[in-house]
Amino acid sequence: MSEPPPNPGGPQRSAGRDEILAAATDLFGESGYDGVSMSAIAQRAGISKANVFHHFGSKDALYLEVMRAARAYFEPGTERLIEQNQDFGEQLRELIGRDFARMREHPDLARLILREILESGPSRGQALASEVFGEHFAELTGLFEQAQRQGGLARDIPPALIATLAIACNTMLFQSQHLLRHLPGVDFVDDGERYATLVARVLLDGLRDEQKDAEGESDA
Amino acid sequence: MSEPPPNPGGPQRSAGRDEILAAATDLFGESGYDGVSMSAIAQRAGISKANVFHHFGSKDALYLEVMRAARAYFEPGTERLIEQNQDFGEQLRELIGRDFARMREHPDLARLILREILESGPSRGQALASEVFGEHFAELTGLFEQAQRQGGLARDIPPALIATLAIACNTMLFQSQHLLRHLPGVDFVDDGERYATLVARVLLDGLRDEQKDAEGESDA
DNA sequence: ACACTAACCGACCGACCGGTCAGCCCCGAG
DNA sequence: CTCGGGGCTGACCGGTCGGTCGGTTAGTGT
Repeated sequence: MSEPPPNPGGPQRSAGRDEILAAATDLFGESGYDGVSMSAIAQRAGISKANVFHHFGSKDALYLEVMRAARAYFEPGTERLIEQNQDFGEQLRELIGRDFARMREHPDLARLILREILESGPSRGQALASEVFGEHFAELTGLFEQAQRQGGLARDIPPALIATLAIACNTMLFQSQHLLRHLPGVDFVDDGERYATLVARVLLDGLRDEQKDAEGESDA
Repeated sequence: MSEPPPNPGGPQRSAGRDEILAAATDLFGESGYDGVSMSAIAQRAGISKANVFHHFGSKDALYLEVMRAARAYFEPGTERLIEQNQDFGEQLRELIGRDFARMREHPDLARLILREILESGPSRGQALASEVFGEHFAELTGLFEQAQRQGGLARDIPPALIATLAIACNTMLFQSQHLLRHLPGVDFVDDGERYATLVARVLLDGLRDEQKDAEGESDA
């Protein structure tokens, strides 16, 4: 009952490692490790199941390879814009906007990593922290620490908490976008720009009404 | 949905049923839908697998029942404290603190729901929104809307976004606590009180340093 | 005593899982 | 030309999955 690969419109080139990797990334991202069979990956890649085992020794090895690629994609320098002397608020807004846009651009990879975080127990969490996310997180933390030292940022809030919150907002919005979209009053899911602006504004200046809570300063 | 097999139509309760439900809740919470077999549930409940199918027609039906129970647990009035005339900041702090504490108190239930959110596609998301989370979310949104109308809360931020952020911070921290714990500078994971206080403070007053506050930043 | 029924069980089924294996095809080296 | 080896395949394996089946036990109304 095996159908020959019709591959309509697709190039007839030889199916190789990369195609397997791409197919696996798609499927793992959609349905998670347990939700995807090696047969499904092979079928998506247009090759035989045995061939998948030929290139990657086992399902775990393939999954690990996919994760490595995903991590490599999300890792590269995110915070280059910090060096610039622009307003910190603008930096934060752009940082949030970029991160969110990247997630929406590669939803499979994002979900892959999110799932890994959710499903990781105490032991796995430590490995993830030190090997995958540590660098990125430290970079972010350092950024906020620097902003604190330069002034303009409240000093009694741990930089790590700021980084966590910034990531959390993006992650959560992306993660539950299909749910949020149908919730009453939610109209910011599809407008990344507006969302980033609002979140940055909340994080910077808080929710409190400035007009009422007059502490003796005037706004622009 | 039709139920051709011996239909447990009415609310028939038995010790067996409850034990199955408890076992299923534990296991599903730990390992997710695909990660748990009906045999495992039966074994945990101390009965035969066939008996599980006798009480719940299928694995999906059992999972759905577990989800219903989980939802019922997380739903009950969270925002009773709103009526009180205490400071809104204090209300927010307590709300965040309570929600987080409840998550840590029943991690399996929390992970169950979190996973459901993550794994839900566009179609499932709509069902979840309308049937499970809609009520709770609307309650939260209404709370913030009221606070806005009473003054003390910036009016140009959608209440739904505030609700999303409040939930997002808690959810994310809980979800990735095992990872965060090992990240540099993270010392607020295990101290729910301190965490809630800090987050409420950020949400209310923002990150900006009040002493400096002025928008004219100077390069050093 | 009987009939009826829900709760419960051991054994079993087909489907599918991850993984293996012997061998085919193709191509470059000798 | 032969030869060998890697990409690739269909057939197959043991095991587990969700789910079914025939039958037993316990309780209850008559």
